[in-house]
Parts: sequence; C-alpha cells; structure tokens
Amino acid sequence: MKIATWNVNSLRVRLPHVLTWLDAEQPDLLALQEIKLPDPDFPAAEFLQRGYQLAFSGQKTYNGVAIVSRTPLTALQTEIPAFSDPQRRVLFAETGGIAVLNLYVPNGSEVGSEKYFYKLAWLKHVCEFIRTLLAGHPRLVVLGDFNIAPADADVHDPGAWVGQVLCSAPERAAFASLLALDLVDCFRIFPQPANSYSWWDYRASGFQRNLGLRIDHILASMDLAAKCRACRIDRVPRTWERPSDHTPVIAEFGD
DNA sequence: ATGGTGGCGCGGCCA
Repeated sequence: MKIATWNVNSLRVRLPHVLTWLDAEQPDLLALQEIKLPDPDFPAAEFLQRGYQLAFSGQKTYNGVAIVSRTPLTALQTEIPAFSDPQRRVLFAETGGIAVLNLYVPNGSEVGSEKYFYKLAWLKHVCEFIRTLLAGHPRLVVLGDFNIAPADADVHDPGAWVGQVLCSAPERAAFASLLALDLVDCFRIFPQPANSYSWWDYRASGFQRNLGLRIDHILASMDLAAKCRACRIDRVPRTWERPSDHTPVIAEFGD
C-alpha cells in the first residue's frame, strides 16, 4: 500500500500537478492539505475518472483537507473532539483495512503570537484525539503538514532557525508527544540523503538553494511501522512550473 | 537586505 501526503497550496491552481503526479506515482492514498476551496467547488470528476474515491473538508480561501483513495473511505470525522474550530484542518477516515488521520497543523505565524498559542493548543487536543484513535485502531497513519521540523537534521540552517516558529522547543515537544503515543516517523526508519526537506519558501530562491525544512510527515502506529518498506520525499513536483511550496512525501507498506 | 514570493481576490491576510 502506497500512501502520500502533499500540501498543494490551492487545489484549484495545482490540480494539473496533482493529476499528473497521481498518474505517474499511482498511490493508493493521497492526503491533501491547503486545498483552499469550499466543498461544492471540489474538482471531483477528475479523481473519480481515475478510479479514486474522495473525502474532503473544505473551506473558502484558507486551509481545507482531502483524502484521495483507491479504497472506499468510511467513518469520516472532520472535528477534533471537544475542540471547537471553524478552520478545516482535520480529516479522519477508515479505508483498506487501516485508519488515516490527515492533518494541516496551524503554521503558528510567529513565536509568542496568538496564532502560535492556537497552534500549541490545537496540537495538545490533536494529541488526545490520536491517543483515543490508537486505542481503537492499531493500524493508524497520521500524516500531513505538521508545520514542525522535528530536529535540527530537518533544517537547512539550524543556527538561523533556533527558537523560530516551526522549530521552537514547545513545537518540537508537541511533536515528540505525538511520537510518545507510539507513533513512528516513517521517514527516519530508513537511511536518507542529507538535507532532505519537504518545504521551501517561495522567496529568495529557497528551492534552488535547497533552503528547506522537513515539516510534512507520515507517522505510523507500531503495527504499521513494522510493515513500512520505504519512505521518501519526491522533489520532482517542486521543480515544475508554478509549484506548491511543498512537495509530496510517500510511504510504502507491505503485507 | 526586517526584504523577498505566491494564493486569494482586489486591500490585506496568510503562509
């Protein structure tokens, strides 16, 4: 089973990229973030034509998440229990014998800002949600744009990023508390090229200079992590014309 | 270089 995550920064703009990439990579499941369109505008036909099924929780202008899957998507949830949030950042589904939680973690803007504290509160509630999900779903994947670089190895210039949003100690502690639920960062199961990143700022030629961060992740429960056969970042879509600032992360699971 | 680019939508917010 081949599973991927991609923050597309507007599905309307990126639809040709997403379809080209699906046709080339043929994943069983793709989790999308920042689709930035309301549910009635979701471009469903192009996915259905390709034999994919859909679930989405959209929002006009900002946020919005979706799951594209070869197998039927059931038991959908779009809310974090006991955490009221109008922002569409969460999509849970069961499919193909596993459970999937697609997350678009708040960016946090700037350490100490209102958005930063919203991010930390959001992560705390999501952590409790995942704890509950794991109790009922031993085969769980949590994936998406976490907006956290877990370690200095995930940062092009750790010195410049010390204490900055996406890298601050409270954010990294929140990420560690997710792993402490017994989730595994699939990317780090395997040896990886140095300077592997999933996001590059549009500004200052960030991609051309590989000034990136690894902030998009695929976390697997212990049962699933034991079946993980590969995990990689696909930089190719970031080289295409008018790209998203993120590129896909892919994990493959065996029997 | 307190800049820079991109999406949304048409001024300013968000990333």
